[in-house]
Amino acid sequence: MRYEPEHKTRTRDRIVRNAARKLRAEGLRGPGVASVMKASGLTVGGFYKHFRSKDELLADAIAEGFSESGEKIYSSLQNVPREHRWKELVRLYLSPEHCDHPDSGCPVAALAPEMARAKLGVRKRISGLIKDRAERWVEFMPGRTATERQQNFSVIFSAMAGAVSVARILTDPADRQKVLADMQAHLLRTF
Amino acid sequence: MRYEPEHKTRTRDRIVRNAARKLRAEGLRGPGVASVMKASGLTVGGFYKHFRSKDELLADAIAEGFSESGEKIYSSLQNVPREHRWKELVRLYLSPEHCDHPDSGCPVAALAPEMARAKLGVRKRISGLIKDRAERWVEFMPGRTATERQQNFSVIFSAMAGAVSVARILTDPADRQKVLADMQAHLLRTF
DNA sequence: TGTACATCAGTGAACGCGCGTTCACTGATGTAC
DNA sequence: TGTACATCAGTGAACGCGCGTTCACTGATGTAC
Repeated sequence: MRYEPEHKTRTRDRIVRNAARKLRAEGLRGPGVASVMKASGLTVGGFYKHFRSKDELLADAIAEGFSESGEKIYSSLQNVPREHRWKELVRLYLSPEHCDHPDSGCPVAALAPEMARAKLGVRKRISGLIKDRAERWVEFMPGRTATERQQNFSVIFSAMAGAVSVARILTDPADRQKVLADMQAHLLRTF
Repeated sequence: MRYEPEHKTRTRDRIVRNAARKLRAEGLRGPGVASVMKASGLTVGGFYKHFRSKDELLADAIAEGFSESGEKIYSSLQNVPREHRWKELVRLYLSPEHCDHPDSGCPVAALAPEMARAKLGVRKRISGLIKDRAERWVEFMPGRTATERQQNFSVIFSAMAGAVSVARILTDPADRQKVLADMQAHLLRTF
């Protein structure tokens, strides 16, 4: 079988997208190469035609997770007036929907401590992705100066990631909800 | 060899303490049974004389992590006047020392997303531990009413855990420091 | 008092299993002559 | 136009390895008679 010129790229993208979901659902050490390939309708053997190592997939899949979840939120904010965008961002990030679906949500909320333990190369790339996210979102953060907006992004982003991470541990749905609601109320009140 | 009556309990405790450290350093899936036993000066085979399964060790080690790190912070607050304790707590939790030493720090900051993915039994136990921690610390949280102090604990705790988790990902020490400092300034200012 | 046996924390080899990675192969299509 | 060969995404079996768990054994001490 010979394929169209873009065939290989599309297959690779499909593998990366499946890995991005599985990683956030099952953790950085969760899905094996075989399971990702199977989810993509392929068999293990073909993996190394697309990636040099599992680490290469990991890094690409994390990047994909950032861009997917970022795009999703970003597009939801398009209809919101600029000065209210950060509030809508807070509501979306701290929603029960986000909390209940880690596999399509923020990679930091789903993987932060595992990212911190990743190999230096992977970690450096993730650091870059977080900085990109910061640069992209500062513009509609609250604050009078650029420095203030940048600080507020740092605070709001890590506070939200923490709240979602903690909420996801709790087994009682009412407790989960409360952690999210308390953080939302706090952020909307203090900025 | 026959041992004193408390010998077995002491050995078990030693294994749990070593696991508690290794877990926070390497993740819930990090250290194997053999490595924990070796760190305790024992060999693999003896493990099941102390634990029914690795999950039992996991649950006990996480509980140990909570009590160790809780005790450490709690004792540091004894000399601080009651109304300033929450501020000192914030400074300690968001210190570079805590950020740089996950293995002796807060289990939530070190393991939150992995805890969320643990088996239901383990997760339930962790939920209980988080609630215990909340009950123990509300008393010196800021706030006029008990409800307010309880909400403030929820916000402050998850915000701090998020900041430390995010900071630990970043490779540039200056960036790490900034995330911690920004969160500290925010919390001390707004409560 | 002396001997035979029970106890039990700890040993170390072995088990089946899933992992990341390698490799000889397939088979449909493009290219050379 | 027809034949021989090259290409290359994908296959599936095999590799060595570390994992959690099991098990027959050890050996110092306590107990029974």
